[in-house]
Amino acid sequence: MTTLRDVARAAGVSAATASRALSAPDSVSPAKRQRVEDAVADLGYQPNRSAQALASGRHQHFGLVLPDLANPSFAAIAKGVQEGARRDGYAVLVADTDEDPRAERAMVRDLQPSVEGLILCSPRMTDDEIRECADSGPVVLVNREVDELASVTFDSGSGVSQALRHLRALGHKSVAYVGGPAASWSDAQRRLALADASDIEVSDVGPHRPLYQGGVAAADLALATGSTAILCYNDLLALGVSSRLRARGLSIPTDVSVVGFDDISAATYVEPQLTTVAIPLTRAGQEATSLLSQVRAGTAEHQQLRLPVDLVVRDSSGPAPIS
Amino acid sequence: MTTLRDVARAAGVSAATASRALSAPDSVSPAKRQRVEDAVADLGYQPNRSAQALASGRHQHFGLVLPDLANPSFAAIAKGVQEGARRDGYAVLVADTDEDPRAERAMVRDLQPSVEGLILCSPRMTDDEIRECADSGPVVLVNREVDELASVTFDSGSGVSQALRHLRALGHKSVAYVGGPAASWSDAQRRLALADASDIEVSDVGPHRPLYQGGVAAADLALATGSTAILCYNDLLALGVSSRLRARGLSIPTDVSVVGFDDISAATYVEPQLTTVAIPLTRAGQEATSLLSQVRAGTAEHQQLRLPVDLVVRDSSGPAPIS
DNA sequence: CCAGCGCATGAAAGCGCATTCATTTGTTTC
DNA sequence: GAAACAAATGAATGCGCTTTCATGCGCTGG
Repeated sequence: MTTLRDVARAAGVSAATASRALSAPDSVSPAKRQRVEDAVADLGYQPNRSAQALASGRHQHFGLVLPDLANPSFAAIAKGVQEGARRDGYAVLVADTDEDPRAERAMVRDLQPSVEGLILCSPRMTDDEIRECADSGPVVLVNREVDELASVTFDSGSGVSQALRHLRALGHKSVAYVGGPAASWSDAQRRLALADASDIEVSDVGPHRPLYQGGVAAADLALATGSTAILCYNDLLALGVSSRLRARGLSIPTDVSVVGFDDISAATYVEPQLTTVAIPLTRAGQEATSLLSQVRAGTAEHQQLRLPVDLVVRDSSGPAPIS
Repeated sequence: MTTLRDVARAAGVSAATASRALSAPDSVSPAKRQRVEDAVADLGYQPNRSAQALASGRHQHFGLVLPDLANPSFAAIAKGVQEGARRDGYAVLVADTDEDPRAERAMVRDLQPSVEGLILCSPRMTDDEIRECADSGPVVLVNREVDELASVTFDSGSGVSQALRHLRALGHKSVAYVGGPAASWSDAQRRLALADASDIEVSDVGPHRPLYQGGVAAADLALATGSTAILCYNDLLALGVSSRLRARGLSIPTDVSVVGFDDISAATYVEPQLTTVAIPLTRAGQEATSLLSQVRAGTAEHQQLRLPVDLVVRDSSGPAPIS
């Protein structure tokens, strides 16, 4: 293993100069800088990250904690984080909690000492737990707001009202809401927005795992409310709902309209294609990394970014049936 | 920040003993071990990973390089790697190459110095490049074989022949193969197996990006071959093919049978549900981490694990149309 | 009863790098 | 032309930990 000393010796300079030539090129004379660069190339020198980290206190690692990598929504966010981090010269440590709040807390604890900052994606922890996490290192939240903490969220309120206005315009007078995980902040946000709805009756079908199977299970409950439209916490649920409804012989959107949230790619694979509130998942991941950099730098301590969302009308929503 | 010295002082022992109490408890007297543990708890001591890594040469990090996190097949593998690594006490650095072989090589180079081992998932690099990577650190391949290197793969041959036998039994005499990325090893494997098929005619529709849109594009080509069945490199392609075919007014499986590979969850979201060769993706991720541990330990230097696959018959395959 | 052994322990030596500090060299100003 | 200053450099220090190495201790066995 070749070390910086080897490089320095080969270049005929001190280790200090070699170090500077690599990390702050402008502070070294062009001639020596060149010699160092040549030596690096010759010897195939690779800096030892651990040593860099120890000496400088920076290891160029971000941590990302999310509930489920196999969930396309989170995968999209992870991809964005990935891209953003790479752009800023960071590597990303990923931890999948499997939707378990306890595992979440543990993983944060594990990860925190070995990263410069943490991105908590849709954390299921309590606000207090999250504040604890934020006390022991820079933290950015995605899809969750806790006061005083930096976060990237989506304008759920607007999403809900866009969806509702759309359904209302189609003549629907009642809508069932198929909720997501009980511990989900964004689910709470959506419920809040739903409570504001005045010109349409809303029935709540309760919390569900944000997965296809959850939707299959929720469909019958939603139908039993007598609503002519079903709004779902996310697309996976909406897909499950649609599927079950069709299996029961109903036609979508003729008998029932279904609207999802997220706009994952599977929303267009299915028949009928899903009307859904599109959420800039990947962008959120990117924004989260920039925010994290800023939080580390001390600027933008508790900036709360709220990204816009847009209803994408496809084939799963249509005029209310004439009753 | 509390250091090991602080702990040692609080416990009334030397730093060496404190270190041993934590990393090799059996080599320390029970009394002192207890004092150290108490001190750790009291002070909320968190070891500095960088320092541990530098001193010991082990940083407890694995690297995972894959083509696309947003692709559910890779996400499933990532999830498995995640689980396996966690079980072994490792954290995972994830890098998404966006299907770009050049980025892949660069990311490997970046990652390698800061991890104890690398898992290369479906690498698009050449064999020689992969061998280079393996020269500079422990490497395990997933979904790719390179001689002498440890790998976890799937029995594509069996998968293809199961699919073919199934189609043959349904009376199909010709099948079109919609291929995956040109640089994909598993695609090559499937082609090899297809070449062996004697009792059914195979037309090759060429390489495609392993995504839904690729399938949409490939559908017309596949249909033009006059085949009554279409076998796809993966489910995403199969989904795209189905969708396009149905849009063109064909009925699946009445007019054409479609079979995929992987068994991602979306395969069951769609109508008709996809017949596909199920591949133990998540398990492969887990196996890869254990293999990596073994490679590091020197045992199982170049073990090549080949996981079994199983045809899952659903609704997208049926009897050949009577012509 | 003492040589000899093993075990628990502490002192100390780095791991490879970044960074501070003092020094030298080259440049500017009056 | 000398004084004052800036830029470039190297020696040395230490980041927090693991790991030899040497020491002292309580044992066992002859």
